[in-house]
Amino acid sequence: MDYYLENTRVFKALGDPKRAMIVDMLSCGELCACKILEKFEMSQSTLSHHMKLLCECGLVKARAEGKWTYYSLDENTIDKTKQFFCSITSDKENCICKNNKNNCKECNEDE
Amino acid sequence: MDYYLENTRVFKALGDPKRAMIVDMLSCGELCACKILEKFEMSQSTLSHHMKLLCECGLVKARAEGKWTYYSLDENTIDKTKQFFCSITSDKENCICKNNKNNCKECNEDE
DNA sequence: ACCTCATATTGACACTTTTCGATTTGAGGA
DNA sequence: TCCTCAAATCGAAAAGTGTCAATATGAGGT
Repeated sequence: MDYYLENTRVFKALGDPKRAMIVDMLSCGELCACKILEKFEMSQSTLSHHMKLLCECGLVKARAEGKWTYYSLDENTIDKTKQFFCSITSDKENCICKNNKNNCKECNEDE
Repeated sequence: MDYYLENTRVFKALGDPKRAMIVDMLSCGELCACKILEKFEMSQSTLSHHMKLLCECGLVKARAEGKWTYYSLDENTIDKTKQFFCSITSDKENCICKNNKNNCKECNEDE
């Protein structure tokens, strides 16, 4: 159950369209909060709250530099989450994620 | 934005650990509601509510047969969601989902 | 026609989430 | 030291979610 709880936190974070858009923006590289804010009609405190959620689930990393905070995706969490998604949606006895019959890189790498 | 809204509905549904467990159970094959209920400490009405959410986002299909309702995963939605997840977490200018440099089946099939 | 069983719906409650404006923190420049 | 600016935190309001007991629906068997 803890296994599910930990992984579903990422899905919960991605369950909001605005947060999914933020992740999409970050997928092309690190951005500071103010650059993200420019793209949305949302108050600064609301964005800060969304970024906190994205960081807490492990999907996003924050890096402080002077007055600014730069955000970027955490590839490790992304890989883990892809694997989790593949796992819960694939047959366990004849699992495409285990017997290598498919060629999904994400499902097969890392343990 | 509608693009994000539609796809994030699936993540929202998977954002609950119990619903993720239900999906995991269904990945090994079709099950009727009573079989799912056996595995959880949850009232019948609560399960019914969770199944409704899973169906509404397209992840699960319901099939009525006599008194029973059988649930199964919708592979189409699963594929679409994997693709969406790959898309929002990959660099768009040099995207692993577009230039086929990786071998993720899910990312490359379907348009 | 009636009863039973599986499932869905309703209504209610506590809890969580989203959002904002206001305030605080903390770094850098004048 | 003081001001400014970026970001975080606080407090509050509104909306949404998870849960249950009770009730409704609807199929099959007697």
